[in-house]
Amino acid sequence: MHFPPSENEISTFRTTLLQWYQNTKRDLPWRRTRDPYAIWVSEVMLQQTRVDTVIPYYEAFMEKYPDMASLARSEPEALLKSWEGLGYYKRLQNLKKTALFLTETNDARLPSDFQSLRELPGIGDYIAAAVSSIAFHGKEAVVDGNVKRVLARLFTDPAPVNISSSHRHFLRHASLLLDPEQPGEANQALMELGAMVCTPARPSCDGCPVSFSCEALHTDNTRNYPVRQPKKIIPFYPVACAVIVNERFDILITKRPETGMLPGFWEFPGGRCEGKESGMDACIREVFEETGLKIEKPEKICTIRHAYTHFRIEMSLFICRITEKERQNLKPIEHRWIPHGELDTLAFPAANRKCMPALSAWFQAHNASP
DNA sequence: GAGACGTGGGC
DNA sequence: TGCCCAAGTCT
Repeated sequence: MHFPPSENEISTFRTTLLQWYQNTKRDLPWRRTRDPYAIWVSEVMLQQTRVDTVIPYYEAFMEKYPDMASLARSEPEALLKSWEGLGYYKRLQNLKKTALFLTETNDARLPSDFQSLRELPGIGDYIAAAVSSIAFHGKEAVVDGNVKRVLARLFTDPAPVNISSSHRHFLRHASLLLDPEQPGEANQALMELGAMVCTPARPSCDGCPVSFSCEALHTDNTRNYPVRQPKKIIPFYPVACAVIVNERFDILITKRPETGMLPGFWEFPGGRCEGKESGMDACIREVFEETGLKIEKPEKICTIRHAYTHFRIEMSLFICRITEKERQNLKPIEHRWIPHGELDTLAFPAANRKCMPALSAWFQAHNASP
């Protein structure tokens, strides 16, 4: 399809895509409801997150927080635990913030129009368009990663899909193709096509319902679209953390601030190695800086690698015993001493979770009761 | 507008 | 193993 497509091309495309979607769409939990709240929750979870990852979180979340009011009165620790492992935790804070605001001001209901939705915390162009079109028949086109990839191939569009300045460009194209009679279905159809057929690597063009419209396929060019701007290399940091254990084999955990990365998570104290500092030295220094405790003879029990969005780490975990006397030096920080058997009841970052097997093994080897 | 912000699956 | 990436939003 060349841009701009003719009225005929648009009409045929809409009809064909919609029919394909109605016949082949996946049976996903959030497609079994018309509840705007449920659709909103699903869209927030689906940001930058795969459908297969989201499904179990969504099911459990809707069980525990079935409506706006239950979310608004949620306990912070339980709420965070329900999101543990999903990532991008600011979106959870915004979800609750919006639930509280709407409970106060709008009888715990989402507004139905794009503009009102767009002004709420955590709701950007994509979610405002998705919720308004799917739950309220609003006529705004969604533009997500799937849609940009499909459009880039349909029109052999050179606009890089991973830079913000391309967004308005793709939005114009998506709006042109959106079927105004069934905007919610049309939006989901285009995303479903991207997710199931027009995939990033090895798209299934043989099974594509709209291959007749695809300029990239016609020019044997699908592998060259979408165009992406090369991404920058991300830094690598060695990190050391400490599992500090008392005589009863309880573990000292500290809480991260509610702002910044991994807000509100529990963690094992520690931090980055400075310069050419060894893991053990960094462990001792970081623990002292964060907690005021002087630890001795930290024993390394595992090393794991983890990739965050904008840096990677290699984390070494050290175990060390601490005397009752030294424990008096603990700074007034938010902390807990917990039995190692209770680690699963609290929210920890994935990097810490990766160390849990080695930790369990250590406790078992030392005959510690859970 | 570029960078911050997580994670796990696929290849 | 390491890199790519997935239903984005905020600053």
